[in-house]
Amino acid sequence: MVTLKQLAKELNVSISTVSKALNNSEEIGEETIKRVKELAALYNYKPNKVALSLKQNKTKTIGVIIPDILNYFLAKVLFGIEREATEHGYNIMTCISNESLEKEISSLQLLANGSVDGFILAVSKETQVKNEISHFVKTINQGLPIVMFDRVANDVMCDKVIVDDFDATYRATKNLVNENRKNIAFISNIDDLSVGKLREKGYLKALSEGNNLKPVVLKINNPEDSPQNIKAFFQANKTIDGVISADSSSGVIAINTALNLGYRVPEDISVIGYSSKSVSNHSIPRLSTIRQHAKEIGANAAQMLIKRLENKAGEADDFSTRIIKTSLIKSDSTL
Amino acid sequence: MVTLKQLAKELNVSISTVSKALNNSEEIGEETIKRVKELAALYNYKPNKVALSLKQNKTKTIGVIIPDILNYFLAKVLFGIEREATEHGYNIMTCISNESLEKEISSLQLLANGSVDGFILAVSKETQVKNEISHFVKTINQGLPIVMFDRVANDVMCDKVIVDDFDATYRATKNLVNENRKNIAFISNIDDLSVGKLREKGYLKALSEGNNLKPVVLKINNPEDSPQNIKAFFQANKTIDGVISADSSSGVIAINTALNLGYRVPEDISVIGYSSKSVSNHSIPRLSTIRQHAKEIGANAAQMLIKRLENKAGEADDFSTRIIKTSLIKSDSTL
DNA sequence: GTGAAAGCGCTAACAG
DNA sequence: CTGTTAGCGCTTTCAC
Repeated sequence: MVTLKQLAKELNVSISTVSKALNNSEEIGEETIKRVKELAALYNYKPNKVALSLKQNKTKTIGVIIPDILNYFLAKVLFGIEREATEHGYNIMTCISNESLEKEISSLQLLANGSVDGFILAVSKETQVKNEISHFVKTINQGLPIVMFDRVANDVMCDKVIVDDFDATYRATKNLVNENRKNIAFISNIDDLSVGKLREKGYLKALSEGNNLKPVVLKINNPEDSPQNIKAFFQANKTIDGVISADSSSGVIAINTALNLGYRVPEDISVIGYSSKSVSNHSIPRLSTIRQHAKEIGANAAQMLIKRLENKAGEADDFSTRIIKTSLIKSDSTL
Repeated sequence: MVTLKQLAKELNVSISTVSKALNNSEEIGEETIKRVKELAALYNYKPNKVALSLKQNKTKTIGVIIPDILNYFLAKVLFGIEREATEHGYNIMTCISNESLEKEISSLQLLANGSVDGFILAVSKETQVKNEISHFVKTINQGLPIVMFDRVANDVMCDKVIVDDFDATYRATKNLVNENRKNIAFISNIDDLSVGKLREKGYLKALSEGNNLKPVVLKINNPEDSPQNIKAFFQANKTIDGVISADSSSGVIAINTALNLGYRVPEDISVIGYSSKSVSNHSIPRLSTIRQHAKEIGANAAQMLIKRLENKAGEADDFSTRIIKTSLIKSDSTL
């Protein structure tokens, strides 16, 4: 990499002249500016990012901590973050916490040494189960703002972007109730997560408002066992005529299992899930889904963080929570 | 963040003493080392990463450019890269090229300003179609090594990690031939990619060795149309009794479509695809798959890059290509 | 055993 | 209009 020093030497001017010329300073003569810029272009000069970061005490880099990159929803949020960040001239450093509290802490510490200006993260499963928040608080006290999305720690004072999980599941369940379904089941492999619990609550609320509707709930511990668990569940509860799936795969698996057992979908069983568009293609009929607008969630999180980073004034504790509304997309697995 | 300067001041010693003490220098007295370390621990001192990078002229950061983060295979490779990098004390900066040449170039340039020590990437679709490689060569000439994985540019001299696409598809097809299938189809929505072409070649080779077997190929341009396209394809080719799918979703969609049309799987139609374990759960019977060991691919790529970065000597052009062998996992969609 | 000083690449206040 | 200087945080050589 060419440095200012080298350009200065070759041009027989001082380093600061070169620097100013490249930054279009008023102080420098037109002719000099031209000469400097030409040489810089020739050598493909680019200011050293590290030196700039050191000088200006900010890195224009965002640390992103994702619990699971193989989760389609989380990956899509990352996509949204990356795009928004790039648009604003920020890079992202990605760490994967693997749903582990320890990795989450170490990732936070690893990047809190000047590598990044702030964090965007979704809380790991273990962290939620243990209800641990001190590492977040510590990071914020060090002066590094955090924006949490989807799975948030309520007790941490920071900006947040969440989904209307409760309402969305409530409305989806209502939808099945209105189809006159009498035995609506709830299937989830994310019972440990805050969002999983919210979704279950939405389901329960809708049932409680129905006419003598009883909850039937299947909680799957290991997603790999979903097909077997769901099959056994259907066999043990033969009158199920509706399914709300809280995670990204149980919905299509429920449809395929129902078909396999000889039910007609949606005539005999109606299904709504939280899958993405592409996964909803994995069953015939296509799964009716609750779309979370993951990219928007990511974009909003990035916007909030960048705004905070660039507003020196806004250091106040005026933290806000944005709720990104889901959409219920009815395909062919509902009436 | 606490700095050496602040510690030095508080301890009434010089900055260099503090620095040496923290690095366990022989030069410093035991007593001093102890005092320094205690205060450092108290203030949770961490050396500023940016300053270190500037001083040592390396960032311990790897730039990763992924064409599509929503592709399960690519996301899994990223996972492998992240894990391996973290283990070796490296961070990763992730850019998503979105299959666009322009974004790929800008990502490369953006990070080639001292932000990263080297790159790991899979070539974007547009780049492969246009067969453009100058931006890679330029980056390498700037002194930033590149490791390519999966979709590689053959003409670029660099380390590579690839999958045995040709062989794997050849063997999978042979498998169906040995089941005595007479009309084996090939379905792909990745015809643009180098790996897509290799897979097709493997399929064609296996057929050519069979007894009067004729290729039947469906190329899908827009993955969103897969269900309709595959259905129409089956209806137009009623004697299909075997399917090789080159991408990550056509396999399960083919099974679901076949069932929907009244075929039995695997009795009437046998299917093998390139899906991941979780997607293979999206059909009953489960899809028999060719597993690519994405995490290993990522880990290998990271190892190769880090080795090159840390071997000052190995600047030679002794570039190597590692081939990660796939495994054929027979589930229930084959005999 | 400890400290002063230089330097990584850059910007900016201040001199000239 | 251009140059000198200091300093961001750190390591390291060289004096003391």
